[in-house]
Formats: sequence, C-alpha cells, structure tokens
Amino acid sequence: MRTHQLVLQWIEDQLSSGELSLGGRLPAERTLAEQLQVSRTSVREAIRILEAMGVVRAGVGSGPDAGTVVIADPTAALGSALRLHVATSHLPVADIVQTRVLLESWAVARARTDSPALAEAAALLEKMEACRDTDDFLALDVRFHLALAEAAGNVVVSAMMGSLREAIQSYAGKLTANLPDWDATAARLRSEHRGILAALNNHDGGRAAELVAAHIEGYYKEAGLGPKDSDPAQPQP
Amino acid sequence: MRTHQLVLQWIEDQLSSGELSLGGRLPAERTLAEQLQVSRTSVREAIRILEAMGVVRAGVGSGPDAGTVVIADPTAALGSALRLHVATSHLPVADIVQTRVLLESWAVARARTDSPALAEAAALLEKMEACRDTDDFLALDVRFHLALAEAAGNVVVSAMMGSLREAIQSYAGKLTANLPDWDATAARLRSEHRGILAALNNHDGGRAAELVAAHIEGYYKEAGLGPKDSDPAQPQP
DNA sequence: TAAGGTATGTGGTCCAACCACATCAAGTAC
DNA sequence: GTACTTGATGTGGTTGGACCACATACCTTA
Repeated sequence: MRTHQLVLQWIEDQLSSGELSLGGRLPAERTLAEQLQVSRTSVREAIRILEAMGVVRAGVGSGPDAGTVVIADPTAALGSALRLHVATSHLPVADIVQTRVLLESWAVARARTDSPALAEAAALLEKMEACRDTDDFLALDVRFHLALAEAAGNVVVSAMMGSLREAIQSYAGKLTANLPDWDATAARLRSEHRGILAALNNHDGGRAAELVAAHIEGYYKEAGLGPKDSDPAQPQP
Repeated sequence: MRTHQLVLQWIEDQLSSGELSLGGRLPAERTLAEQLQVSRTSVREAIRILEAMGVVRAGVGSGPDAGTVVIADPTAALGSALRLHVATSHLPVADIVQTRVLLESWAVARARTDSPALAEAAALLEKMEACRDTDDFLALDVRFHLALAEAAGNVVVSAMMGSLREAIQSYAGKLTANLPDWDATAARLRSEHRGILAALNNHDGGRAAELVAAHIEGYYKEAGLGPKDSDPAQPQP
C-alpha cells in the first residue's frame, strides 16, 4: 500500500467512526505527518485527493477559515470526474444528457408538493420571467433544474444531477451560441418551465416528468446535439 | 490558481485536444515538471488526483506497464467519492439503494435484447445455479447486475451503477451476515434472476424493471435496511 | 486607549537526494 | 552459439528540509 493511501485510510476511518465530522478540522499537515510517521508530502497527496473528492477544503492563514476542514460537496467530485472522462471521449455527451433526463424525470415524478425546493423553483421562475440577460437567465435555469432535482429528497440523485450539469456546462454553453433566435428559445423555455411547475402543483408527477423530458431533449436537439434514441417509451410485447 | 491545478489544466487540455488519448503515456514526472516550469511535487499532486479520478494509472519500473498511462475507469472515481461521503454520513445508504433501483430499473427497461451484456448475464446466471460458496455467489451476483446495467448501452448509467454498488459493498456484506437462512435467500435470488432474464427475453422490459426493483428492495428489506419509501408508483390526479 | 508592528501557525511550493522496481543490454561462462 | 549473470537506465515512491504567502492574535508603543 502506498503511503498516501495509508493516510487516506486513516482519515476515512476517522470519518466513519465519527471522530471527524462535518465542519471538523484535520490536524495540521505537519502534525498529522508526525502522528502517522510519514512525510508531509504523503499527507498532502492524501489531502489533495480528499479535496478533489469534495470531502475537505484547505485554507491558508489563521482563524476559522484556515486549516483543512471537513465539508460535504459530493457534486464536486462527480462533476470533475465526469468532465475529465468526457475529455477522454470515453463518456459521450449524449449519454450524459440521456442520464440527466432519466434522473430529472424521476425526481419530478416523485417530487413532494410541499417541498421547500419547489417553492424555491417557483421563486426562480419568477426571476426568469423578468430576466433579460442571457447569462443571468442560464444561471437561473441551472438553479431551477437543480431545485427540481432536490424536490424528490434524494441526496444522491441531486448530487448526480448537479454533477452531470457541471460536466457538460461548457458544452451546453457552446450549444447555446448556435441557437438561431435566443429570445424565442428563452420564451419557450419559460413557458415550458411554467407547465412543469403547474403539473407539479396539480399533483401530476407523471405529467411533469414527461414535460421535463421533452423540455431537456428539445433544447439539446434544437441546439444540434446528435440523437441518442432517448425515447422514454418502454417496449411492450 | 494553485500550481497543481495548472498541471491539471494542461493535462485536461491535452486530453480534450486529443493529443493524449486512451492508452497514451504522460511525459515522465521530472520531464513534465521541467516542461511546465513547476516542481515535481506539483506534478505529482496533479497525477494523484487524476489517478483517484480513474483517468490515469501510475506504474513503476520500465516497459509497457510502467509510466503514467491514460485509462478510463469512471467507476473508480464515482465509487470512491460516494464511499467517502457515506463515511461522513452525508449520503444516506437508503438514498444510494433507491438510486440504484432507479438506474437499474431504467437500464433493464431499455435493455437491447441482442446486447452482448445480456448474453453475459445469462452465462453468469448459469454459474450461479451451480455455485454453493457464499462469497463466490455474491461476486457473481455483482457481475450479473452490472451486466444488466450495461445492457441499455449507456456508459454513464453503467458507471454510476457500478460506483453505487462499490460504495455500499462493505455495507451490503454486513447485511448479508444478518440473514437468517442464506440458502433459502440464495434460492430466492436465483429464482428472481431467472424471472428477470425471462422477461427480457420475452421483450417485456417493463415487467423486467418491476422485477428488478422488487428484487433489490426485497433483499435490503430482508436484511434489515431502514425503509426509504421507494414505491415506484407515480401519483396520478 | 488606539495604532502599529511582531510572533505564531497555517497551507503552498520548491529542491535535492535516495529508494524500489522493472526492463534492457552488455558481458561472461558454458 | 546459447544461456545466464550483471550492470546501466529510467520509472514512480518517499523523505527531509527550506522558504514563501497569508491571516490571525498578541504585544509594544505613542
């Protein structure tokens, strides 16, 4: 076992046993190195990995924001990993979009009508109505869909949704630039958002799921993404 | 921007531009450090992250297996990340199981009947019929479900399924030890596997999805996992 | 009392050296 | 000529030490 993996194991054990929890601070790098009888380099390599995984955040200086503290950002890890593998051309963008449709459809189908996330989605929709700046609109759009994903109350699904979005963010940006008439598209997106939220308020999760799927697939198809046969219909004998 | 992130960016650019691709080898650490005018330490930190993400594999010595080569193992990254966040108690196991049901149900519902993965699943099922060793049986079971997930032909879904399985592997192992009558459970699992495969061969993906969901949820419930209301039924007005 | 400088502790970076390992090539014994 | 030994080479793995930038807390001084 390589040295940094030993450190990694030690920290993971501390997390599992609860001796280290959210907001907790790791010992200083030099201290930890001495405790585990390894070099500071190895400790740092382990911390780098945890940082990339969204488990800790390293801050210099003194005070409350300094040191290495435990956070919880699963989206960061999944997002970076997906983005890197997209770069290697091993994860087709079409598969990512298809997976996003799958997860988000499921989330809205199971959304709890009284979820605070839905209230947030409604508020975001109001802002989008007034918003005229393209970049601001897209940022609000991201948060809107994220709120939808959170409405089902499944943290894993929310994290995966967020990471998928992050992984193809730059790709989606390029697609948007190809749109012939942004104002018309934005108007359609607003309309579809209203429809989704209306279906949810009407306790019709199934209908909302269909609308979400059409909403996402329609956008990518209009912007020119190659098809991946994402027909949600299931074959029946 | 921290130094190792600069290295990370450089490598990611090489991947995106295609100058580095699957099976390709990175320059030696010392060489790369000199090229980018950074210390070897920073290069190593970047490589560590890529290794944790399942993008590269570092091998010592000489020859074809040596050096840092580009691989493609998205499951590794997602699995480690999920496992770590489970350790921080931020990702409930119930959510992971629920997500697994969601993904695997979708995969079998959209499985292509002529998929090679289905043939592999059938072969694995044959082996499980004869297998009497608990550990071997569980190993085959993992591969069986992985094959099901691959049958839909979506790499992202397959990778996520594999990582979910990996993240809760140790947890599932403990649950198995709690089972009152393993032989009876194993017999039931075999029977359910046959039913799933039969539904698929009958081109009834919807039925197969229902069976898969019941199969997974039934196992965890029997072993004592707390419920997470994973009723797949969608509310209708 | 208020302002400024200093001590302390943190992560960030770099360097130089050494180790373990795996291959390959030259040399050597048969 | 063939087979074995031995060293050279190049890879990542690890270590210790040094210095920097930064942010806070404390202490001195006006």
